[in-house]
Amino acid sequence: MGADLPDIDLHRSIAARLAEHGQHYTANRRAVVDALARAGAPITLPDLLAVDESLAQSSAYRSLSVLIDVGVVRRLVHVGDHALFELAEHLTEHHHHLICESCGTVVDVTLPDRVEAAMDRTFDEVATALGFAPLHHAVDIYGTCATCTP
Amino acid sequence: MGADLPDIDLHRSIAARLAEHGQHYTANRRAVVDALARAGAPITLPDLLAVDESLAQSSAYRSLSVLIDVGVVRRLVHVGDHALFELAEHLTEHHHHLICESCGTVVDVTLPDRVEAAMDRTFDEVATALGFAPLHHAVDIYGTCATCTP
DNA sequence: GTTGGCATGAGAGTGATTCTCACTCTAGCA
DNA sequence: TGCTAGAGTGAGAATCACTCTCATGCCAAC
Repeated sequence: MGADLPDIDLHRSIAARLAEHGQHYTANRRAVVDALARAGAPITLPDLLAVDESLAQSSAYRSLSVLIDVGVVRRLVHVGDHALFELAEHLTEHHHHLICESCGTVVDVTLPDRVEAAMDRTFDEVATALGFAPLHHAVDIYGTCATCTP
Repeated sequence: MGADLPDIDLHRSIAARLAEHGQHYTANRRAVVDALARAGAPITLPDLLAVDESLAQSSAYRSLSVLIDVGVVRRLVHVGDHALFELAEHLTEHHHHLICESCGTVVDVTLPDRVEAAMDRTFDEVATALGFAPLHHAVDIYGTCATCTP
């Protein structure tokens, strides 16, 4: 995914979201979004800078933090010393992560609706029983990817 | 949990695990394990040092890294600037995490066996389809805890 | 063209974590 | 008991991902 997305809609939707929060969709923020969309999977900040060499580190971090604040980007902190960044789910689709314990690669994966619904019901029950108001969930499946399996 | 555990077994099991890897179960490592067991939930390093004030920061970090290497301790990096540490599942029981997005509190939660089995089956299918050999999974349920809900 | 306000980016600063190194402890041996 | 080798310890220095600062750039509205 990523390259095949209706990019116009993507950018329009993000611009609207930023506007709601009194923020502008500047060239720098757009470049960050473009890089994330082009990657099509969670990537680190060094990777992001490699995808678009015109980005400055400090500005990339700042743009990401603005985009995270308005809910356009999600920050993952599973593994390794760098955080991973990806576009938020409302811009892509609800998905989870397959993480290679050997090389750290992260791949998106979607589960059948039936399973998601069942999980949601269960999570609601157990969370409520413990006094939590559940909002969303994340599933990480750890294993070994194809290239790391001998 | 924690205080009610059969501590003797816990320590014997950890000593054995360390021995397998050519490591000793030293007083410092035991103190770290004790602090984690006493906490009964994932805690940060500063919390660990607060639980047992005789621990030195650098030694605590090193002991944790040894314990993580041999699979006795697990490191979580959900939220905030400090990592969270907890005893590995084979010493406690298979569980997941309920995370308060407001205050960062993390609480253990177990799911019904039926649900775990169903998830395992699904995860196996989708992971295998993408060339992954799945080993284990983690579910994080994000929401608001009782004290943060108005 | 000027003014005000936000965005940018280079570099300094911050802080969690890791590394270094001198010291201590322990096991094994005679 | 004394000796030695090796591993463990802890105080402080070093590292490095990330954030903050501040001088400059850009743009919209008069």
